Amino acid sequence: MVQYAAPDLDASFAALADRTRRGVLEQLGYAELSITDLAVQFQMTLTGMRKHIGVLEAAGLVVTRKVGRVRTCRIGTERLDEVTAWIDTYRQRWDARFDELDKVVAALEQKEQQDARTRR
Amino acid sequence: MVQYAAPDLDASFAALADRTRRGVLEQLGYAELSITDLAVQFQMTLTGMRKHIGVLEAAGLVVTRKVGRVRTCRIGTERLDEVTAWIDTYRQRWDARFDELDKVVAALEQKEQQDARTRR
DNA sequence: CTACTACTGAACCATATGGTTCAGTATGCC
DNA sequence: GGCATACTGAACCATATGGTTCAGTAGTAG
Repeated sequence: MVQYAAPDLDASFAALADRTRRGVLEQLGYAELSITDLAVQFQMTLTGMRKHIGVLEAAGLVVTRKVGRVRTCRIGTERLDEVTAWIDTYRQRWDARFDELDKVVAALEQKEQQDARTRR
Repeated sequence: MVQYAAPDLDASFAALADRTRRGVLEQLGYAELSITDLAVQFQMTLTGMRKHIGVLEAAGLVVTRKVGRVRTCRIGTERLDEVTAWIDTYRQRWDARFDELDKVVAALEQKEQQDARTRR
C-alpha cells in the first residue's frame, strides 16, 4: 500500500513503454518462445531481441530458462498486478477527490443562495 | 480492442515510468497546483518541472490551463483507463492460456494412465 | 514606471535506450 | 571430429531523457 519504495514500478512501466516489448508479451500469451523465434517474428537481430527480453526479465514481466542452447521465454504476470494496483490506488483517490469537489461546488452554491437571502 | 494502433500507450507508459512524474500525479490528486508549487515540492527548477508536466500533458495524463502568468495543472484520468484496459486485455488472455495449459497437463496425465493400462 | 513573480525557450550536459555488427562460446547432430 | 545452430558479450552509434543554467517575455502590484 505504501508506494514510497517502488523501484520496480519504474522498470515495469519503462518495460511496457516499448511497442516491441508489448508485442513480445502479446506473443508470449499464445506460446512460450525462444529468443530466435521472437527475433525472427519482430525482424530483429538475436542480440537486439535478447536486450528486450533482458529488460522484460529485469522488470519481472518475463521469466526465462535455458535448456541446452535455447533460452525459452514465458510471461510472469505478478508485476502487472503491481502496476494495475498502483493505478487503481490513485484512480480511487482521484475519483474521491472529484466527488469532494462536486460537494464543495454544491456547498458553495448553497452558501451563495443563503448570502443572497441575508443580503435581501 | 485492436491494439495495433496504440501510439498513446508508448507515451502513457513512458510518462508513468518516472518516479517524479508519478509523484506529481499523486500530488495533483489532492489539489490543482501551479508549475512553481510542484517545482518547490520536488526541489527542482521551474524549467525541469515544466518538462515533466509537458511529458504528462503529451501523454494525456495531465491537463493545464494558463490564467494570467500562472499555469495550473490538474489530472486527466482517461488515459489511465486505456493503460489499465491494455493490461486487463492481455492478462485475461494470459489467464485463459494458463487454464488451457492446466487442461493439457491434465489430459496428458490421463493419457499417461491409459497408456500404462494398455501396456499391461 | 519599477520591481518582482511566473513562466518560456535555447543551449548544454551526462546518461540511458534501442538498435547494430562482429567475434566468441557452447550445444546438437552426422 | 566437424559443422551448423543458439546464444552471449563487447563495442559502437544515433537519438531520447532528465536535468541544469541563462536570458528572455509577460503579468501583477505599488
